[in-house]
Amino acid sequence: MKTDRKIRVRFAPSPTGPLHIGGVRTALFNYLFARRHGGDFILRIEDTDAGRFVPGAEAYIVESLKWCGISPTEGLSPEGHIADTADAQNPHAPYRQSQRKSLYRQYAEQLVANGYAYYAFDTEETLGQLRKTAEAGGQQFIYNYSVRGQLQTSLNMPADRVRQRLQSDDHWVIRFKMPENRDVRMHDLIRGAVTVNTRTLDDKVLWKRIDELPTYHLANVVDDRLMDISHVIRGEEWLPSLPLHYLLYEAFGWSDSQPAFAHLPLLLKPDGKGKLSKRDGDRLGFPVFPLRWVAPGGEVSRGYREDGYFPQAFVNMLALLGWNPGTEQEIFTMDELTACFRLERVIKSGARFNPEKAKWFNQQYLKAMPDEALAQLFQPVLKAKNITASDAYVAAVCGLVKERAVFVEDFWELSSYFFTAPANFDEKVVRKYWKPETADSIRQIADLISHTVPFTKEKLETAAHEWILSHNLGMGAVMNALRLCIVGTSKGPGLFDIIALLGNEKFHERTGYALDLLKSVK
RNA sequence: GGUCCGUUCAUCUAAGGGUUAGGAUUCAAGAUUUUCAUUCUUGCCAUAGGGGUUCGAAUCCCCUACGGACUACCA
Repeated sequence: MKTDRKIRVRFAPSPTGPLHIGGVRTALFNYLFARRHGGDFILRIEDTDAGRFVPGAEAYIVESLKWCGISPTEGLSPEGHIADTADAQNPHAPYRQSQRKSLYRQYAEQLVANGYAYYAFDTEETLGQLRKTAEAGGQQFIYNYSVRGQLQTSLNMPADRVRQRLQSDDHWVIRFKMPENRDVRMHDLIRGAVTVNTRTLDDKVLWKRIDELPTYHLANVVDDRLMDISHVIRGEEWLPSLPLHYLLYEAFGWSDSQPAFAHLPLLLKPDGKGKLSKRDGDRLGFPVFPLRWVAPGGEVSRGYREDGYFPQAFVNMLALLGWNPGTEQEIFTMDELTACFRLERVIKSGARFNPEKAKWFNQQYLKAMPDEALAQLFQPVLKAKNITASDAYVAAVCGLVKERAVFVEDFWELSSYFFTAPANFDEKVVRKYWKPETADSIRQIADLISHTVPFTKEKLETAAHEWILSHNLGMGAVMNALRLCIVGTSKGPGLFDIIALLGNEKFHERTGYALDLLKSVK
């Protein structure tokens, strides 16, 4: 392989449903690799299976990448749709394989002409039957050198008969003629040398007459060649078909420009066995999709975006699943990820997905976010509750409670008392801190606080502390009781932060109300 | 079943023949604080098993076990 080749990678999902987080990670690694090497990152839609096409899936893929900040350099029109007309930005359009349909047949037939592939006329019923009888006998049916001689193929038919069948029949396919016994030596950027003998491989279908569409293998190799892809970075599930792809490049005579391959480890279930699936999310209560997805049948799957994750946190979490920079840094911006991403540092083994760590990442990002930015996110929540407050006030509230939150959605529960006075008081706290003599102390200290000028945190704090000390009262007892009056419970930020922000008037109202309500408590 | 890939604390991972096997998450304890949280400190916890090679192995080789992927006219 030439070393001076321009780096060009592609993310090539199939629009058969919502992109799941494993797919997002594959896209991310491709994107990081391309950016790090100043290369191109191409988005290509592999919709060669008309039967599995799901409406909306393509738009979902595009929107997911956009949300994550993973932007293709090629394959999207300026309006953000899959590019279907060529221009300077998208010279290889269209990028949807269904629209490249007419391209593939000639390549498949070239292979037939050169003896690397052949026409097969077996019906699906025949094959199903063959498979069934083989399995009944405890054998695995495998369509390769061992059976192709007995089947209806162009390999064992006179040429004019083949021509006739090609004309009259519209159910034939073109199959790759897998060599009988050859060690295919391959190289994977993550796993190193891999060798497979072709004996165990089958004669894969490359092209189908019925819908005139290629299968994945042909379309993939042809398009990667036509789009001048330098590195194929994809999931580990593709490793078993790597020998076929090597052989295909060889058969086309393209070995010299064959891309390098890297197979990424899979994402596994948080518990139990197997790879991460949609069901795990439902069962364990976390999203497996970046965005909310409503299936055509109406079934709803939750998404990271709708669950309140920041895209940066989500991407950061994903990046560290199966890769690490070798340092102890864990929080990365996209630019930092780009700067230190190395394919060689991708882990070989599957990574169990940990929803707890995902939350931790979000918390880190939330804590680091400026109060003003958080206020902008919190304001809509307040508006929905018919609460009007200034940006400055909301920002101050966010600043006080953000260390306790994982999501913006947590803010209301943590800070409601900044906006509405507590109507009732936490009984456990009342029992613990409201003693017969408490009301008297509260009345006095509330009076002192109300008359403190200026009404700032520092001033209030020193005044209150001095008063408590000089009256020989327990700091905990008075403070917690006072907090109870203002907040309604015993949790929250520094009490004088709260009081100062609330202001004298509200402070006065709340202590008055509390003293009135709690006067009967003994 | 067959083929291929993999295996370090519960989880994500570091240590490319020489370290008391390091960090992070979770969990537990303590300190701080008026409370909760944060923060800080500490603790618990791992090289799957067995053989080699070597002065020396988590690291190289072999076997076993376990896990995963693939085994469609799906991708």
